[in-house]
Amino acid sequence: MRSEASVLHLDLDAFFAAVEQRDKPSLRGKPVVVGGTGGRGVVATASYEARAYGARSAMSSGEARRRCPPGTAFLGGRFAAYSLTSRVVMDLLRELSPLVEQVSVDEAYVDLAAGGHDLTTTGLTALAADLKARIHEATGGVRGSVGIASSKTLAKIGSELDKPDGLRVIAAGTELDVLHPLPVRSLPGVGPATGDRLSSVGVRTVADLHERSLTDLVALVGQAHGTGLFRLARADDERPVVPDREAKSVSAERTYATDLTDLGRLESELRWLADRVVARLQKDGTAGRTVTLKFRRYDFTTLTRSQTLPQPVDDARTIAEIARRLLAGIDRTGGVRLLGVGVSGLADYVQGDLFAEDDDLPDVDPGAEAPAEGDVVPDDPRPGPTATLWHPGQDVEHAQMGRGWVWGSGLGRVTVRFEGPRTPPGPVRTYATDDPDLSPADPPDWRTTAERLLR
DNA sequence: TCTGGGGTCCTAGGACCC
DNA sequence: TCTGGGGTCCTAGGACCC
Repeated sequence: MRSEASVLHLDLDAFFAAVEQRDKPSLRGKPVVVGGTGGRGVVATASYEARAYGARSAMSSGEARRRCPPGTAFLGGRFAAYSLTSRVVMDLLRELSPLVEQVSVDEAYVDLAAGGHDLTTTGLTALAADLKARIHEATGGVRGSVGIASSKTLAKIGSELDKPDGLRVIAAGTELDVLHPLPVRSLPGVGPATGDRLSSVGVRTVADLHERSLTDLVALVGQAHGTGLFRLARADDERPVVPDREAKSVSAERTYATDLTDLGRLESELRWLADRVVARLQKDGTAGRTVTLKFRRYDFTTLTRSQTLPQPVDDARTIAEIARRLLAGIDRTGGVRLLGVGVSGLADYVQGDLFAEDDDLPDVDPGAEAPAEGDVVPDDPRPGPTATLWHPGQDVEHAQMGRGWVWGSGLGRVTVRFEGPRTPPGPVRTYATDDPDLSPADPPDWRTTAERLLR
């Protein structure tokens, strides 16, 4: 908690619906619901007109349809438009300070202390009012709510208090006056489960929370959450505004209109999901070591299975293959409602190998034992490649070619990692040697494929 | 018409190493 | 031999947020 109110939180009001109403004047003043429109759709954003009828985020679209009157617009969403509008707003925030932390398309924190502003309540109120007006102007009609306080949590709570089109400055020293009357459920991080636990011991407001000991809270909700709540009740929050947070995982998932049972179909869905993950991985120039399969049954029970590889991967074929193997270990009786594929442990390769001398590197052992199908060959001690081998009984071969190391099995697939002894390891990529785009060789020859890849 | 899709962080248990 | 304790990594699941 700072001695001045210098953290700003901005939350755009009913953002997706507001963009739709901006672009389609006929929707202005009318209930608009943006979200999944199919049988298993869910509401992403409801305009305030639709909220008046009880439509809410995360509600099933069917329920929203039942609640809203005829004439309500149900829209699927135009994410490119939202993203463009979001960028306009974020640029305005960066005019206030270099320290802008974007939390989502419609939400951000700004560290005003880094911007040289008048931090009196009068000055901050004027700043916020001006910001809101500029956002409305620059976006062509989208409005936002602003909270300014001495910490992120208080600023976020402040932006909620007067929504929509809100403006609240919580002066330093008055935090507890604002906080204590609020229901605990309004604290960020207190959801249904924590809310129920707190309620079961009579804690309903932040003032109630304030009376509990640290020991009690930790016993109730665990170490991290308990200490977090204890501090929150005292407005104790020192988290800095952090611009440019690196992503820690990338995933894609899909819920099917009807449950899937056919294994071939499931496998082709996994490839489609892996392609989507890889497109984003490659756009960000990153790769990850852990591949996770998410699996939701017909009855909504949800499982995850993951595998961590010795090296980062960013190639769709490899990721889909791992996901397929993970899927094979799951009982699919009754049908599959959702599949997801994710990659985490992004780009955290070991830097220690980077400066190894070539002469220190051991020789490749050409007589290596042939691994079983599906084995992942463990790290070579040199800053070299890792090979995933897909066919049993083949001799392992490996060679240094051009600027990368390649290992391969005699048939089927070749796995390559692009790097030199002093180049950071690139992602592992697996290619089919019988892919006509990659190798005209017949019979399939991984060396030929590898040479083409490394050229 | 029950329950999307993209994330983050935490917990707990087991393996493994020292 | 019955016996630890700490640290790290991995896996699975859950809570929460927008």
